[in-house]
Amino acid sequence: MSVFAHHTHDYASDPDAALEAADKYFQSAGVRFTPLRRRVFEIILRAGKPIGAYDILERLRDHGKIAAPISVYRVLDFLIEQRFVHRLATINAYMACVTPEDPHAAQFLICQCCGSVTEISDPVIDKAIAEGARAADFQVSYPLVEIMGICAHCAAEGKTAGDCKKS
Amino acid sequence: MSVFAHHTHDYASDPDAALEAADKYFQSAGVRFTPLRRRVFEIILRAGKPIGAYDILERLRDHGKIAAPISVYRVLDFLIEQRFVHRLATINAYMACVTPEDPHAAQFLICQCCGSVTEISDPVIDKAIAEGARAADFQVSYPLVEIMGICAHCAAEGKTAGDCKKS
DNA sequence: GCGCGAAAGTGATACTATAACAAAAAAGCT
DNA sequence: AGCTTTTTTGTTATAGTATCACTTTCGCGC
Repeated sequence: MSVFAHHTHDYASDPDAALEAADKYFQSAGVRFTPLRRRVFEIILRAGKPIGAYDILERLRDHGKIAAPISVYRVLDFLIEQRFVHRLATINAYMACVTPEDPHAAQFLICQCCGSVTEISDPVIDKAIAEGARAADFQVSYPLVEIMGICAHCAAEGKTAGDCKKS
Repeated sequence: MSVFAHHTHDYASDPDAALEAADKYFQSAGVRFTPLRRRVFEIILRAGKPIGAYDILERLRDHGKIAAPISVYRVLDFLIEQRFVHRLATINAYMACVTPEDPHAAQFLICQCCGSVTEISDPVIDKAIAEGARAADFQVSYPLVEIMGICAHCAAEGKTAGDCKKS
C-alpha cells in the first residue's frame, strides 16, 4: 500500500475526470474557466508529464488555434494561482497538480534521466521548512522544493546521474 | 548562540578571504582556477547578493574584458560543479556559497520585497527531504530548496507579499 | 618543440518570458 | 435593452536567459 493511497483520485492519470472536477470547482467558486483556460489545462493534463510553455503553444496551434506566447503565460499564471498547475523552476516546465482541491505544499522528484516528475506532499518536509524559516525570522510565502535525482525506474536500469545529465 | 556559529568565516562578507581560500583549495585539489574563473567568482562575491549571468557579463566588460554569454555560463557551470556557487532557479541568479569547503545541502530564503537571499543549511530540512525521497524510492542527486517570502527586515517595515510581488 | 586535452573565443541561434496597447467578450447596473 | 465597467484575449514587439557548433589558444607532460 502506497503512501499516496489517501488520494481519492489520481487526476494526473485521468484527464477527463480532472477536467470535470475543474469545471465543477470553478463553477461553484464563481471563477471563469474559459475555453482557452480549459484547453490549456487539458493539454497539460494529457501531457502526463511536465510540459514547456512553448510546447503548450504548439499544441494549441495543432488544434487550429492561433495564439501568442503571452496567451499561454497568462493562462498559466491563472492556473497556477488557482493551484491547478505547478511551475517547475529548475526545468522551466508546468504540470498539473495531483490534488488541486486540497491546498498543500508540494515537493517534486525530478528524474535527471527520463525527465519524469513525481509530486509528493510530505508534511514532514513542509514542517521542517516552516520551522527553519521561522528560526531565521522569515515569513514564508511559498516554499519550492525540487529534488533532482534518479527515479526508481531509471535506477533499476543501472543509470546514474553522470550518465544522464549530459543527455 | 546562532546555529551558524560553526562557520569559521563568513566568506560572503569577505570577498578577499574567500578568493584566497579558493586559490588554496584549487591549488591543492589540482584544479585550474584560471584568471577568468577567478574574475567571475570575484564578481559574484563582491555583488554580495544573487547576480544574473548577464550582469556578470557586463561587469566583466567594465573591466575591459570582451566576453560572450557562453563564457560566463561555462565558468558558472564550473563554479557550481566545484560547489563554490549556487544557482537560484526561481530568480535565475547566482550567488557565492558561504561554506564551499564544507559540502552541504543548502536552503535559500528569498525575499520577494528586497530581493535579498539568505543561505541556510538546516540539517532537519535536509534529513526530511532525504527521508521523503527514500520513501518514494528516489535517489537524490541534489535537493533544491528555495523558500519565497518576506525577510525580517521587510516584514518589520510592514511589507507583505502582495505589496512586493508586482514590483 | 610537439602533441594532447582543457579552456576560452567567435558568431549564431534557441529558448523562456514580458511589455504595451487594441479589441472583444462577459458581467453588472439602470 | 442600452450603457458602463471589468476581465479576458489578441496583436505586435521586445526583453531576458541559455546553448550550439566550430575555432583558437593555453597549459602541461613528454
